[in-house]
Amino acid sequence: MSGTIAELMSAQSSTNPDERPIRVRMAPSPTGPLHIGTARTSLYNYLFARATSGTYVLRIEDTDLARSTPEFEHDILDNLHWLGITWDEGPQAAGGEDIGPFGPYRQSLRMDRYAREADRLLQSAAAYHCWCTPEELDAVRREQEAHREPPRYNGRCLRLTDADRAAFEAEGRRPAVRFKVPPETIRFDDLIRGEVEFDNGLLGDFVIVRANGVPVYHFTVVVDDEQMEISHVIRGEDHLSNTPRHIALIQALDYTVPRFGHMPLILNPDRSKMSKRLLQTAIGAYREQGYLPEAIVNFLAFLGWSPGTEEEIFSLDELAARFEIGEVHKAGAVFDESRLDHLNGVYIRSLNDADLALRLRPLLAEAISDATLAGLVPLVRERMVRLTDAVELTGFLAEPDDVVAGWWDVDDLLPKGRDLAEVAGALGVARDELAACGDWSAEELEAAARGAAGELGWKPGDFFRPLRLAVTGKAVSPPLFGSMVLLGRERTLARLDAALERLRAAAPA
RNA sequence: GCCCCCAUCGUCUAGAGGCCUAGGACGCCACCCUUUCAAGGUGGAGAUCACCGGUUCGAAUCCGGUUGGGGGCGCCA
Repeated sequence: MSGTIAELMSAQSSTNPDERPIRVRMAPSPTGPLHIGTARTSLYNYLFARATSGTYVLRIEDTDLARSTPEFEHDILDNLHWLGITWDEGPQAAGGEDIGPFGPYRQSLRMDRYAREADRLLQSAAAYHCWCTPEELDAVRREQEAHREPPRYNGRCLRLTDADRAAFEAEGRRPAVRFKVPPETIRFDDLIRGEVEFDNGLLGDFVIVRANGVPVYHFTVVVDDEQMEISHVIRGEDHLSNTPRHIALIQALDYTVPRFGHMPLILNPDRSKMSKRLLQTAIGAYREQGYLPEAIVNFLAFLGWSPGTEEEIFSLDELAARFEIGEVHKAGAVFDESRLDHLNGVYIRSLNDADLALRLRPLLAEAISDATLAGLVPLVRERMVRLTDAVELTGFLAEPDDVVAGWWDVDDLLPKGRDLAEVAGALGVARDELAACGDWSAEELEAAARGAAGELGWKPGDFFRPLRLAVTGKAVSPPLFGSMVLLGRERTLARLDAALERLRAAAPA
């Protein structure tokens, strides 16, 4: 049954057409900070590269000179590193040197290549000069829309005479270069979507080099992917419809067609394409708010992929070991912030004391010493969704006594059914019992407070309420006695005394 | 308007013809634990698998259509 073997071989070769080594790339554009969507595309490419022992290339797509900035480039590379995503070729740091044999990895430094390849197309008449102005194109487009026709280039400059061309040149117009799209059916086998078919006869000829000489994205990707020997192009679904024009370009240039894989989009809660309007999209913003890179990676990985089991906590390494491009979903996935929050909490709780202290340190006031921080960690760990939650939780330690006292009102001290005098009495007893403790430890303080509550016939919860307010300034706080230990004997008693004074002043004589 | 893609609880998902009276997780509700809040534990509500037709002894799973949603149609990337 040689047919079976032949089928098997053709199936394999369709996965990896010419046995080229696997090389993937991410190609961010430094026209904004690292976006959630770019981060996920980068992650999937990274996972694919690691799962297949391929090479991962980073290329900076900075042909939009006006909007690209070094700051954005820095944000992108820095946050990618922060997420734990590394690459084998390309600039390792913003403005830093490239690594790898296919450089430069920055499109602004590759202009001569684009010009050369555009000339080849011009020479073979696969492309032509176009003198239409943006205004003229706009007018045509509006006309087409009015007639309910698909908006596409009308091919005017394809039919120009030499005299026309000379006239435009005489006017001082500079031509753009337009690719003449062959009217063919383009078919390809998408890694994620399977067979996809487009009719390029429906496409208008598109610009590949602007009148100012700067090449356009559709052209630069194709040239760069060929010259960097990219074997698999994994990108967002928004590029699916662009793929047939890329393939047409690849064929006209006599390049090798890579395998394509189009990932589902990340969606707003209303299921439209993720946007800054409805969602926070900058990775840096999540970082600043105290999301852990581990949680973001885990969350992003599951937005459009699942290992097929019920496990859901995975490190980057574990993801790389499990990842399978064919398992990636086709449907878009809504970005659910409450799920990210949950995962972040899980990761925070999994951190050991030293690690959590290290991550909290830069967020907390200097008034909180390293020793205090060490004691704080076990008290706050289970109470945080984001690292920045620790700021609120530890405010009672960072702020001076009078500020903390300003956080509450005398009325807040009263548990249900107790009046001012009762509370003043109870607080007084508690203060004295605590002061009498020989050892200022959470265990001893708790025993003393519970003893006092019992003797007075108070429920512990009610009894602790005014204490908590007086010491931490809030009705909700980390565990009370641990908090007292960290505050220290002196400051705790001072706050209790101050509270007593306020109570007595407010109580009717 | 044209082209393309998609469709399981509110959300992320499991499911590749019988194991599904559709499983897990987030969120929500209740209870337990408890010094507050969390965390943790237990339980609950929540999906006629978009709809309609096929194929089949049998369909969430295969096929066709419909509807709905999304993406693309730039001298943006």
